[in-house]
Order: sequence, then C-alpha cells, then structure tokens
Amino acid sequence: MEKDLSAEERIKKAARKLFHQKGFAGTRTRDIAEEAGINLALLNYYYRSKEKLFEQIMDESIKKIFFAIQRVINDPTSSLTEKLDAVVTSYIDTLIDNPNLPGFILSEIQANPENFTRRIGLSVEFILQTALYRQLKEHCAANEHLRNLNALHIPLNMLSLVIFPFIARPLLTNISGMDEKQFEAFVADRKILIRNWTKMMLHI
Amino acid sequence: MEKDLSAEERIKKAARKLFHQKGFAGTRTRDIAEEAGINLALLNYYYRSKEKLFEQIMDESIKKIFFAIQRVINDPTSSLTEKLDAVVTSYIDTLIDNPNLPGFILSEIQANPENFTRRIGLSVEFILQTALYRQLKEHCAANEHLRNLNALHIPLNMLSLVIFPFIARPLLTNISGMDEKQFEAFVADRKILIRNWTKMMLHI
DNA sequence: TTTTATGTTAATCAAATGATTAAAATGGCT
DNA sequence: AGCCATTTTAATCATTTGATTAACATAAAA
Repeated sequence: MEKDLSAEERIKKAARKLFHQKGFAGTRTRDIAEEAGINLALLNYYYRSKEKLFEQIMDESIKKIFFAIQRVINDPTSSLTEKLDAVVTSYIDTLIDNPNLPGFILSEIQANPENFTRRIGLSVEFILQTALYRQLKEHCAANEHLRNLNALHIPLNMLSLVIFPFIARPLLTNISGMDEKQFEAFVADRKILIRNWTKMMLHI
Repeated sequence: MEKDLSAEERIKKAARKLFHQKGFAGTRTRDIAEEAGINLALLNYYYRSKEKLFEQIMDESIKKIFFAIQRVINDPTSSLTEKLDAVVTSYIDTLIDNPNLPGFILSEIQANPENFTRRIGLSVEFILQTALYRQLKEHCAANEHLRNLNALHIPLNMLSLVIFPFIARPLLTNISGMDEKQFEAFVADRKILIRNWTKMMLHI
C-alpha cells in the first residue's frame, strides 16, 4: 500500500495488477480495493464501474504492446536487418517490464473476440502497411527461395518467438528450474538469437 | 442440443466448449446447462460442483496437449529429424481439432500458477528426459556453432512457432482477412515450414 | 469561522450465481 | 399393473458481488 500515490492512482495500479493476472471475470472489485488499500466505494467514485475501469486498463495495455514498436517498424531510414533487430530488442524489453501483458491481452481476446476486433480493428491494419512489412515482402520477392513463402509467416514467427516464452513462463520456469533472474537472462539472450534465427529464415 | 448424447456427456461437452472459450471464472454454470440443453440441477447431480466439473475438463485438456506427442518424442528408433517432423505435424493436427486448447490452458496457468505447477508437476519433468531432448543436446554438443546454445531454446521455439498462431488466431485472422478454412491451410503449411526453420536453427 | 467542494467510509441493496431440496417423470423388473 | 432405482425438473436458498447511499472527514475558499 504505497502512500505516496493518490487513491485514484493506487486503484488503477492495483486493477492493472489483478486484471493482468486474473483477467476481467476472475477479478473482484473487492480484491482491487483491498490491493489498493482503499474502500470499495472509492473505486466506483473514481471509475464509475468495474467495466469502465477495465476499459481504461485494457486501452493502456493495448497501446503499450502495440505502439511500443510502431516507430521502429515505420522508420523509413533503417534497413530491414536493423529493423528486425530493433523490433525484437524493444519488444523483449517491454515484456520484461510487463511480463503478464501478452497473456492478459490474448486471454481477453479469446474470451471476447467480437469486442476485440472492434477495439483493435483500426490500429491493427497498420501492421501490413508498415515500412518493415513492405521491406519484408520486397525481400521475399527478390529471393528465389522465398518467392513462394507467405510473408506473413515471418512477422508471426518473430512475435511467436518473442511473446510465447512470456505466456508459457510458469511452465517454462517450472520445467527448467529457472528463477526470475535466470528467466530474464534467458529471454534477454533471445534478443540476439531471434534476430539470427529470423535472418536464417530470410536467407540473410 | 444433440439428442444422441446422454445428459452427462452433453454437460461435459458444453462445459468443455465454454471453459475453453471463457475460462473458469468467465463461465457460469447456467450457461453450461443452457448450452447442454439440460436443467441446471443436473450439472450438480452428475458432477457435484462447478469446480469438480472444471477439474475433469482441465485434466482431460492437459492430457490431450501434453500426451499427444509423448510417444513420438520417446521413440528410441527414430532419428532427430524424424522426431522434429513428427512432433510438429502431430501437434498442429491436434490443435487444428482443438484450437482453443492452448489459450485455455495458458490462461488458467496465468490465473492460477500455484495450482498448476502442482497439477502438471510430475508429468512435465519428462520433457527434459525424453529421447528427443537427449538427441537434441547431443546434437548441440557435437556442433561447434551450437555448443554455447542453451538447448532449451530449441523445443521452446518449436512450441512457440506451433502454438502461438492458435493463441493469436483472432488477431491473425482479423489482420490478414483469413477465414477459418484459410487459417487452417495457413497453419497446415507451417508443418513443413517449422520443420525446415528448426533444421536451420540446428544447422542440419 | 463558516461554507463549500472534494475525498472517504460503513452500511446496505439488488442482482447474479452456485448449490440444494423435494417432487415428479422415466424406464426397467417381477 | 405395481415397485424400485435412476434421471430430471421447478422452486428455493445462501452467498457472492457490483453498486449505491448517506453520513463523515478534510482541506481549501469566502
């Protein structure tokens, strides 16, 4: 219970933590209030309802995970290789700071797909129109080994390799016996590895 | 409402569908009853409680996703390459038939990690002791380019590349405009692709 | 100091939800 | 048919849970 934050901020912080962990349906407003160290009524005083509070958290979460890399992949000056490198690095850094973010967003998408295509909708088409994706398609078109490859596989692979370890973290650490520090080192190692694997896939 | 199944079976089928979609907390027993076309009380008559019913669904789900490949990866007669191929193929086939399975299991792990390490615990250590993993480590040890690579990255990559598209399916289909058939074809294509990418990573 | 706006709390409400009960229906068995 | 075990239902209960209310506290403004 951090006294240096305002009640409103403490509520949002607690809500983010619990929503990220347990999802919307699995989180009770009373738990948020307790985690924030405030009276339950204050939650409704500041945020009107559980839904409204959730919307705010979700919007901020989506922005964080989608827009973290937007500048990188739209930079017209950098090369394809430079972009691949920058994307992987900045994404992994974001996820190390917010390890539950991917699981949270993907769970809520699965529980409520309609809601989501609407919410993300516009801010998602941009992926196919980024400088990165254009460079990728050009590269595939120019390389005879890649000419029959659906270019979509490549960014999907990068996201898979970056994100999945965070989603499967409890399992992964349990299997391998890694602690939190070791896990962070393990995924940090993957910054370079994923860049190299991706270059292999692209025959670079 | 399939009349050819017993009430007990219809309940389990409905429960599986809803739990897989909405998770434990997001599913109401009344919804299960309605989906199954039976009276709510019947659910408790056959399964005692929502928790007990969930346990059954979860146990079966875990078995399905963990033991689908157990024979393949423990086969002492097949080569490493053959195993990689078989694992990817059988896993993707399983997931095409059960597209919500990974999202379901991973969501519940995230919401309730303690519960899970206990539940999976024993049946998970086996991964590090399989024939596949041994062959993998031997291969890495024998190859100078791979000697400094933590071998764990490789099976993790395979699982990432296989599973993640199913977890991100709503997003993926939304971005690319794929329909269900096209998505299935897309992930089916990945059977061969992932095998090849994995072989690249292993310098095979 | 009184007043007023803002922040906070305890108590309570109403709806949702998991579960139970007691009665009714169903189907085999003699 | 009559009897018995099993299955199914409607009605109800008890608890949980999101939300509201009315009172109280605090601090700034007049």
